[in-house]
Amino acid sequence: MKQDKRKLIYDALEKLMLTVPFKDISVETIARKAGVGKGSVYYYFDSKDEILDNVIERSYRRAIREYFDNVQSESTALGRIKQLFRSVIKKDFGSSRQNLIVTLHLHDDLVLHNKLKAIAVQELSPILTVLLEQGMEEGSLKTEYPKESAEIIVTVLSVFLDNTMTTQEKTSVMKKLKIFANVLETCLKTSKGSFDFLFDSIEAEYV
Amino acid sequence: MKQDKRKLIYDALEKLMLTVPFKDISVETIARKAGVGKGSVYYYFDSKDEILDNVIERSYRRAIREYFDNVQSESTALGRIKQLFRSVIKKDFGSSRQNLIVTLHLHDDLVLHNKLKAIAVQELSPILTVLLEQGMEEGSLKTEYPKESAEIIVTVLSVFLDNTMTTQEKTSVMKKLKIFANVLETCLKTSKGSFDFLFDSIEAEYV
DNA sequence: TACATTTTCGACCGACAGTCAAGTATTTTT
DNA sequence: AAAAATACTTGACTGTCGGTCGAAAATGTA
Repeated sequence: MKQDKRKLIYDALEKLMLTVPFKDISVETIARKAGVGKGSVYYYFDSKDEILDNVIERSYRRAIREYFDNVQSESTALGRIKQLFRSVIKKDFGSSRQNLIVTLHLHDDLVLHNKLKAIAVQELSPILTVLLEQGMEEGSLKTEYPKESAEIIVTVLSVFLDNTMTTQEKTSVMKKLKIFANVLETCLKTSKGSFDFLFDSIEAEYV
Repeated sequence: MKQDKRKLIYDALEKLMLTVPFKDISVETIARKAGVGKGSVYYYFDSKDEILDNVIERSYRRAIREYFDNVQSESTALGRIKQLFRSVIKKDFGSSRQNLIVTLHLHDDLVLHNKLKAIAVQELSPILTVLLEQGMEEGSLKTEYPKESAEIIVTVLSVFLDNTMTTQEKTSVMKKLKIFANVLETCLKTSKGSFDFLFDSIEAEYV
């Protein structure tokens, strides 16, 4: 079946990316790892980038599934936002399957980071938009444009994860996260400390 | 003299980039335009990217010079921040020499955008840091960490300029700029409307 | 079996960043 | 002024890699 072969190929890329950055993996290598010829790769995908898209989209879909599996434990919008964030950055999911998103953000690879950001916005911001709207109904937060706010939040966090984490000193990173948590609070007019989970989680996982 | 030849080469690249995106310009082409052999390019630069760095750094230095030439007309920190921002995004400088920064942000080129962001942070955030500190002394704004705040502001604006402008609809862009101006106001605790110049300027120049 | 369609494959192509050896020009040394 | 050393110039060449292509094998269909 056509889907199976496609899966074979992006599974191979995913495995390779656990140890080698995308930019250093050739299509030839992906093909060999998948046990098919290079030509077949191009039979199932239009470009090398399209294979990567599949890997990243699946990672986000896994994180999102993890989120929906746990969301009922939180009833407030803020609690759910926290849950969503946790699902995205936690190191692994239940079955000890590691969360690629975290790993990939540590790679040194422009194309990859750009895709991570684009796909994060595409996959996460609709969910966050709904949560912001829920928060407005609850009265726990306020924003004029939930859709745009959600996109901004996801974009900025994504940029944070790649650019800031890898190259800068811990203290600077923590200061920036504090600023960002503060920005969210004041802008969404939530109660003080609502977004402290941001730097708590990141400190625990990364720093 | 060694500096002259280097200049010859990145001048050539700059001219080419007015019409062709960096990623579509080969080192061979740069060499031809500069009137030297390809080997010479690699005698004066270690890599193709290093030539680009020079072009972008010079663009920012020009914008910064423009800023310092005009800064005395504004005495308040907020006025100067506005001036700095204007200098960076204005379409051209006095002698009708166009501002490359604006042009380059419209290119569709990952590597280029990444460099623009990196060099913007490197060149602009020290200046903005000083202005934030001045604002704190004046009492016109408040921030716990001026250095980190400055970096965040420059980074976010830079991401805005590439990602948002090119791909999205006007209304969405304007909403995001409003949010961002609002974020700055609430976070720096400035008076209402202090950053309206952001979307005024951008609307005038781009949208 | 005969024919059509789908899938597989790796040799090949073109593009391009970067290297290198062999030269030429310029400066320094004697 | 000659010789030696150094600085600069060059384009053919290399290696790599994303993507193409056409021929063949596998599968489906009658």
